[in-house]
Amino acid sequence: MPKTKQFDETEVLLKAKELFCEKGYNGTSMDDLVQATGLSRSSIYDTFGDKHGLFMKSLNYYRCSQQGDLEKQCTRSDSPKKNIRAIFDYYIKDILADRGRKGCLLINVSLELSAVDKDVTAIFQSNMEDIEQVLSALIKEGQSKGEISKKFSPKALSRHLFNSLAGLRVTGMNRPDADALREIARIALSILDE
Amino acid sequence: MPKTKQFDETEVLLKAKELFCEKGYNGTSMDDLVQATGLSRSSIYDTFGDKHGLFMKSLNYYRCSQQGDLEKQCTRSDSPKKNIRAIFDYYIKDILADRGRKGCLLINVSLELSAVDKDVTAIFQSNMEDIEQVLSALIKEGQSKGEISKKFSPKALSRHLFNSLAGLRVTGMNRPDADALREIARIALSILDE
DNA sequence: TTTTATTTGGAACATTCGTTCCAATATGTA
DNA sequence: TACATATTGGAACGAATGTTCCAAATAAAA
Repeated sequence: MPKTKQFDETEVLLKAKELFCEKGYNGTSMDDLVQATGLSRSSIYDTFGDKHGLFMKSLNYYRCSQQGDLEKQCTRSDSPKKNIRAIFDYYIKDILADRGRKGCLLINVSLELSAVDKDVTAIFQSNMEDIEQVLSALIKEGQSKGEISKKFSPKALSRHLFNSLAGLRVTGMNRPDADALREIARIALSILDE
Repeated sequence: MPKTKQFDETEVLLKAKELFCEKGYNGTSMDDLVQATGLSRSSIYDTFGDKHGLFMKSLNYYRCSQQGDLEKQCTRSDSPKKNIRAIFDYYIKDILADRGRKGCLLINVSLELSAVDKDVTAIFQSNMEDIEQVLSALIKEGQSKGEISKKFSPKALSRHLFNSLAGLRVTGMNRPDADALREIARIALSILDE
């Protein structure tokens, strides 16, 4: 009996994510969102509740797709170390492809809002832990295979690698220089050798 | 003849910096600034032009004081390597002292505005270059003294270290765990050892 | 004390903000 | 085709935004 939704919710979340990424949460107006998504205020409010609801949903969507992309890099090779390198390559590729300098939504809004929005902080933290977990598993495997140095614990190394990835976002957004980013990654990863 | 200014411009810039840091550029209203600084709209507009003018001035002020703090750490010891460690210790202390999770104004607003405000990007870039320069000089000196490995160039190492510092801000704001941050620093700095 | 230049407080401005509301529209079923 | 139901577009809301303006207050110089 009912009229069905005329739009794809996922597409809307993607558009919203791009806007929030480019202009920040407070810099993005409901009018921007209406224009970019092409649908009306009513539809947005009816579907997502309010601006913050739409924001959180697009943030969660982004987080999941990022996590998916990450895990895809873990199966590229039998070598854990090569897979870690693949993760770094993927991130750098992503940063360099971002010509509009929009950056990573998770990092952007975590810095914009961490003092005032605990929901955002919580999502960032769990995302950070997930990534560190993935890295830690790869490191543990690499250490037992003997291709990664046992000088530091998997946990410590995974934290260092996540830290480097986060740094690359910040650095890369402000200086999108392929050679510089690759060299930073090479040095950060050289810890795994020996 | 004229009535003299009734307030200290530096104090106002400091207050403004704290607000912009906590709530971001777009999240900070002129009303917030009026309340926090205690002076009137007229005085602010007369002294700084407009919101963006006040913002840029407080950003520049912050950048200079940060640069000063950094250089102070470079003279603590005769050992370049120890001075680099001092820089990292200083940064981590700063991050842990930041209970309100306000973060670093330069990083925060560079991520919030880099897609829309080229002035901010320019300041961040020159700040990044300055810091890398300081680090590079210390590394070069350390290498010639034989206390820092020559495996990587000073430029590459300085970029890696800056990248780690930037990462620490992001990581530390979301997980202000002293042990975790210190261990990340220890690993990032272990590159300098043979 | 008087003069003079400047700052100051607060009212007022037009815009934009997020949100609400309702009539009109459009769809799947009977 | 006609009914029932959910979506849709757009007007409208009050509150908050950045900014302007001017009269009143103030401090240094005469």
